[in-house]
Amino acid sequence: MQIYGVSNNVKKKIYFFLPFRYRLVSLHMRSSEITKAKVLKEATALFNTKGYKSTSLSDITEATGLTKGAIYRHFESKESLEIEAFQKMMQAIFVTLNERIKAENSTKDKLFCVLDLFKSYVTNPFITGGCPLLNVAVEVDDTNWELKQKAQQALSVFRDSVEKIIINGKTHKQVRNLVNEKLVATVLISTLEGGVMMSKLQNSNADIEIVVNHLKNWIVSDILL
Amino acid sequence: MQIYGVSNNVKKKIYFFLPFRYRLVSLHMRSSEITKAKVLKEATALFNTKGYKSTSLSDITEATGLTKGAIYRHFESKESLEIEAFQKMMQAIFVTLNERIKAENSTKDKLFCVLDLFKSYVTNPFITGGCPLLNVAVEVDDTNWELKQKAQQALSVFRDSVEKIIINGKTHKQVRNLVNEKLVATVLISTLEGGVMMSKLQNSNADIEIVVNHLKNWIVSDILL
DNA sequence: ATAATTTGATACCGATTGGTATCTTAAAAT
DNA sequence: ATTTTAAGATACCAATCGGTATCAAATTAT
Repeated sequence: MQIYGVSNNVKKKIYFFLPFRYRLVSLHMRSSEITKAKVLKEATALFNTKGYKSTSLSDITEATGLTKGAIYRHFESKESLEIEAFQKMMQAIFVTLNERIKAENSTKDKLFCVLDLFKSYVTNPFITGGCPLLNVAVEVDDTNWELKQKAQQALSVFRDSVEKIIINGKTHKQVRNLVNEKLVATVLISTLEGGVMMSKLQNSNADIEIVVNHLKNWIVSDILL
Repeated sequence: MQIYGVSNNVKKKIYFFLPFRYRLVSLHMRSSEITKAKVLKEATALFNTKGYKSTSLSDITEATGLTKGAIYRHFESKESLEIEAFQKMMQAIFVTLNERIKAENSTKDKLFCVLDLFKSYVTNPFITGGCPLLNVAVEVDDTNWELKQKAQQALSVFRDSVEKIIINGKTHKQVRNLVNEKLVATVLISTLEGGVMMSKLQNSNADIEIVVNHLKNWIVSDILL
């Protein structure tokens, strides 16, 4: 009856033949958690490419090989699945971005991490469909209140990250004192989001690369000491 | 049978009591043209706020007071209505933008027209829902091939307008010769679109104003002679 | 004024939407 | 190994989706 390959007798067989590191992943995860993760993964990709409203539950059942019954066991509604998927995407992005920022020492390299993240939306899409924040911000209206709220929060996190880099840069004498961190954050993010939009529309890396290069020059010549 | 108020006996009454200038509008327009214009107007507003896919035909019938039969008399499909509505919006925008650009003499003021247009998407929305190009660019994927194509063309028109201003500025010794017009166009448009996105998400004019001010400073200090 | 044509309302179509109740089966706890 | 619990497949639901055939009424042409 169960179609999903890891849930019945087949599971043990797979365990037996798979390398240890893969077994680890499955062993500490209960099978229901595997299912939920799979739904989130596929839904995430679909929402970010087709759009949230335009992705139907049958799109998700098709992509996961699961049935509606299985999905509604883990998510109380399509809306809550949308929200969880968006949150999961943004959290993953923020975690890796923070890691990269912390790994760099100079203000310049920290800021460049942010630029490279947006560039990677287009050039090296670890997530298909471009920037999840941009996609949600444009799709959402006042009828999707909760999702809009989450997008607002995500934008704040982005902005705060950039502002924090600038402020720290000032205390470490790497950023000019006259620089307005809020302005820098706003200009950086808006330019990058616009660049992602243009590149995605044109199916080309050209625009995001132009934009990132320009911002790097701007940072070096107008922001840094 | 006809509900739409200008189509039956009521029409004559309205004509009789309305000032001449309003009669003119109705007189040179056939009633079917009035209907089609009404559908386009309402559909335009709905598409640009709720999204194209998320706007149903019943949303449009509700907004217009017409029936599906009436709508499908003028548009062969919902998709073609989407395309016509988008084209109509963009054409209106380009016409007014060109008028304003032509009305200005200096390169600076011509460029500022572009900035003010994007600012007006948020601060003085002659069209509700933000920038139609941004909205379509983000919503559309490869399944909406024709609409995507139209959005690509619209972006090209925007880009060409800006580049033309820069090139003319060079010949009139108002723009530095080293300035790369393609870069300027790309950076301006991406920053403005991102600013519109951020302001719309935050329900605030702050971001677009920061962005426009910054771009004005950039133009004055780095682009113009 | 009459005839020809266009317009738009009505009533329908099959397909698909998000969502749910049920029941078997698989996993977890004992 | 057996019981208990939870997961997931099936089959359904009403509502809505885009789209169409039909026909009366309104507009246009004569």
